[in-house]
Formats: sequence, structure tokens, C-alpha cells
Amino acid sequence: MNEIKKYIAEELHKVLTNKYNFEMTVEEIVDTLEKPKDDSMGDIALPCFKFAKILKNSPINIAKEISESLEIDDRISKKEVVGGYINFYTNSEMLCENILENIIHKGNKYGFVNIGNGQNVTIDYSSPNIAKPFHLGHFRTTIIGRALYNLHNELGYNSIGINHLGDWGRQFGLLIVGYERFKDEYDIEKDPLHTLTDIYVRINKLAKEDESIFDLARDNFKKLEEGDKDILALWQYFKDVSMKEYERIYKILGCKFDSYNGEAFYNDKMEEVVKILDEKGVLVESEGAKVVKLGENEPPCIILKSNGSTIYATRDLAAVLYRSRTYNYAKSIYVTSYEQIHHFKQIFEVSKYLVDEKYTKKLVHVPYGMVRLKTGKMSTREGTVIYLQDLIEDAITKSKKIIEDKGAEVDDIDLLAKQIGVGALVFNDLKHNKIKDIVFDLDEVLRFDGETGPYVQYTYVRICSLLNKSGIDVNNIKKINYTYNEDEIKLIKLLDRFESAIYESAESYEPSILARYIIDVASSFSVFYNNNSILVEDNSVKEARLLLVNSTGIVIKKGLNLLGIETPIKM
RNA sequence: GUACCUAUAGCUUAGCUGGAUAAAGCAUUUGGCUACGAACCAAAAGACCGGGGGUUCGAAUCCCUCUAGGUACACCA
Repeated sequence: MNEIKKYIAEELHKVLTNKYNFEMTVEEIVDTLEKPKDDSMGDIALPCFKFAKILKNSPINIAKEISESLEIDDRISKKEVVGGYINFYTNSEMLCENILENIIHKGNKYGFVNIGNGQNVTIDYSSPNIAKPFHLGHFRTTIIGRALYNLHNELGYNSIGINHLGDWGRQFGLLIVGYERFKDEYDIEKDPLHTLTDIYVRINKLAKEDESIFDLARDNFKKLEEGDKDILALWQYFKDVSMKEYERIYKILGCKFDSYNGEAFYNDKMEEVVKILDEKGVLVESEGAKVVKLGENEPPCIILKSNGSTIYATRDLAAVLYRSRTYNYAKSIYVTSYEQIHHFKQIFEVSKYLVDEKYTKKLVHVPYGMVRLKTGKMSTREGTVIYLQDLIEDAITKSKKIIEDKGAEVDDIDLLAKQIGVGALVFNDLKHNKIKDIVFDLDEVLRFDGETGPYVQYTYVRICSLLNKSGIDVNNIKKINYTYNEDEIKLIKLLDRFESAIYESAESYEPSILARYIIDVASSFSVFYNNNSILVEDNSVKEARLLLVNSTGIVIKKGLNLLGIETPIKM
């Protein structure tokens, strides 16, 4: 479609230049061309309103004049002036054939566009704080981050997933105090993360009454920083049991990371940051702390606290420095909730003193909305936190029940229940604009009808079933003469937009664009499927339609996989 | 107090680089399985696009302002 658009723009360019002496580049005309609201109004439209003022004529007359002077070949079957628009109807027979041939030819490579040339893109996502269980809040960064990871690979970049673990900070000092005091009262191995959280909450409460506990905690963290063997071993233990739990969840979700370098990793790399900032003369003292001043009325970015120790901003700056050197990134993406917008604004600002402009320009913060409950914010203290493992279990249980009710015959019902249940959760999260807050509603999340993950998976299953029952190897179908009908043309044109859906989704860091596109494809396929029989038709019709079915399958499978959703072939 | 984000049908949302009649899903009412999988499809009904100004031939979309909700703003991460 893009080629045709360009062709029309070129022809329009000739008319505009020769007839009106109107200065407008071909690219500008391409941008002006739009898609009509309704398919019945053609495929490409030129609104003529903006010419009206300059040419001192009515848009309708201009549209007529341009249209009459325009000479176009048989790639366009019809052109029509409606209101102030010229509507172009593409020769759908030619177009459809080209689109389907392209998809079948590329197979599961369809959708790949090499923009990145193998350059590295780092994506910092998930990044839980160890010794705490995964809850709903971590789900979004994990799912959005993973989608961006896949999308950038699809654009020819080399994605590097970084799990910037929250494995450092004075809370570990406090946790160690609690652990040593209470460990005998718990069976930690049974459920390490919840137990450690309990211990942490308990010691925290106690510390508020007894100042000396904070002193012990500070002491522990100091020892940790200095590499005290016993303390370090405890910290490592917390980290190990945490990682074991996280890996279990990541495995269910299908997430992988290329690096787990978290905050602790930067422990010995912050000195250099301080040194560079100091040498550049931007590190100044303020209220006892060492800070970098930003704007006039902006609060400064704290680099060293008044007691001389580092802070999370220091670690994030060390990470920018490290990543620019290690990965020479073309983009460096951070996926966190919008609570951290201000923080990253500061980090990006200060990093100008640390790394070359080509790196600071490519720092991207991707903020997303928060998950809240109907009753308000999640709170550990009030016991209103929803843990991811519970939610996943609910989703799997429910999908298993539905599978059983429907009497599906599948080999591994547990695997299928996982694919569908988790797919529903992930899709539900990704189909909305990421910036909006989500009010968590278990019934809504576990809905399987309408615009949901299971709906799209179900569409894919029907496609597989058709291809399977046809007994024809689709790859052996030769070119066929067939005139596609309305349902088919609509679907084919939609399939043609796959690459641009991927591109827009990645470039705007908005997986929902791809998610909504996949819904459109599935919905359009369902209409076609309901209105047209396939397997009982004569060979030529059957083969033509199977080509379309197969192409749709390629797009849906690839699309869902990019979002991190599995595609079962039976359900 | 300052800055940023959000507001579209009963509910959940899409559309936001301005363009033709504001588009879906859920819920409601109705129709379609002796056709390839009904987790589907079709139809009906449902919207002063938060309020008010402005810019424009044209505004859900851009600007101003007000309202409501959220978030952040110095040693937590």
C-alpha cells in the first residue's frame, strides 16, 4: 500500500507543480494523503482544503480540477471526488495478490523490518527488590518491558534485557537484624519471600519503638558495603532464595534477561561517577550533601548524602556510564511506573556530565500507569497486596475449568490452561495505553470473551484446525486466479499493515498498538470465516482462501508471540 | 504551593502529528450451530468526547482557563 501511496503522491506532485506551480515535496504529499474513514470511500484520500486558501478556489473545485488533470495507471481502479476529497480506489485484485505473495514468501519472517542494523538497545525492566514477593505492580514493567524487547529485535536491533535488581540499600541491614532475631520462629524454606517480608515488616515496626535497632541496621549495611563475610553470606542467601522465586515466575511468563546486574553490581562503580562530576566542577555542597544543581527552582540531584554514602541516583548514574561503555547503545530504555518520571528526568540531566551527547540523547524513560484496587492503593500493611503468583494461579485455574467445560480434547491440559490463563493476563495488560492507571478487577482480568487474549488465541486455533483439515500443503499452492470478495479484501489489507503496526508500536513504546492491531486482524478473520465456507469449495476457491487463512495465521502467531503470548494449536 | 499525567456510551476502552456520519468490547434486547471449532458472528439500543472560552474553512484532537482524580517535588528505592 505504501508503494501505491508514493506513486499517487508522485503523480499529484506533477499536477501540483505543472498546473498550479504549487511547492510541495512528494514526501509532504504522502503525509497529506490519508485513509478514508470508511472502506467504501476508497483506500487513499487527498483532502484539498489546505489548497483552497492559497489557490483561492473552493476545495471542491480544486479536487475536481486536480482529479481531471491526474493521469494514473491501472494500479488505481477508480478515483472519485467527494466533498473536498479525492478518493482513490486501488486495484484490489493486484494489490491482494501482491500482499499475500509477500506474506507467504516471507513466512514467519513477515513483519521484520531492518531499521536497527544490529545496534544494541538496552531495556531495563522488571527489576524487583529482592526479599520481596512479586506483586501486581511488578507485572506491568515485566510485561511491557518484554514486549519492547521483542519489538526492538523485530526492528533489527539487538535487544539487551537488563534486570536491574534492587539488591542493595540499607533495608538489607534492617532485614538482617530481623532475620537474626526471628529466624527460628519461621520455616523460611517453605515460602522464603513472604516469610522474609513478614520479618521485615515486624522488625520495621519494632525499630520505630527502639532506635537502637536502626543503629544495628546501619551497622549491618556498612559491613555489607565493606564486604564483611558473614553479612555478605546472609545477603547472598536472601538474593538466592529471591532469585529462585523470580525465576519460577519468569519461566511461567516466558521472560528472559541478558543481565541481572542490579544495584549491588554498581557498588564499586560509583566512585568514578563522583570523581567525574567533581572534576567537572558540578558537584557542590548543599545542606551537607553533595549535589548537582539542575534548574533555577528545581530541586538538585543528590549524589552523596550528608553522611557521605551513595544513593540510588548515584547507582543509576553509574549504570548509564557502564551501559554506554559496555553496550554502546543506540537506545537505552527504562520501564518503570510514572512515579519515577522526576527521578529519571534528573538522572538523564546529570548524565550529560558523564557520557557523550549521543548517549544522553538516546535515554528513554517509558512510564506506565499504576495498578490500584477498588479500595485504593495496594498496601502491605493492610494486607491488600495482590501477589502475582496468586493471580496467575487464579487465571490458570479458571482457564482449566473452562477448557474442561468445553470438553476440549488436548494432550496436556495443564500446559494449555497455563497458556490461556497467562495469555489472558498479559493481553489484558497490554491492550490498554500504558500511561493509564488500571483499577484491578479480577473478574475483568479473567474475562475470556470479546477483546481478550483467549479470543485471539481461539481465532488462531481455528486457523490451525482449518489448515490441518484441508489436507493441502499450503506452501505448494501455485499462483491462482481468484477475485477476492469484500470480507477477504478487508482482511488482506489489514494483514498488509502488520509491519507498520510493529514499527509504530516499538517507536512509540506502546505495545497496545500491536495488541489492538491483532484484535482487528482476529475480528476481521472471524467475519470472513463466518461468511465464507472454505473446505467444501472447489479447488481454486479453496486454495485461494487457504492462502489467506495461512497468511492470517502467520500474522496472528507472530503478533501474539511478540507480545509474549503463546499460541496453542488446539484448545 | 509548583510541575507532570488522566477525563470519550451504564462499565472498560480506541481514536489525540486537526479532516468526511466519534470506533470497539462488556452488560441489555434479539437472531444465527445436521457449514470448516458458537471462547464465534450479526442486529438493535446506547455519547452536549469533564465545564467554559479561543485559534481554524474545519477541534475529541491545538492554545488558555476552571473542575475532578492521580503522581512527583533533598538525603527511601
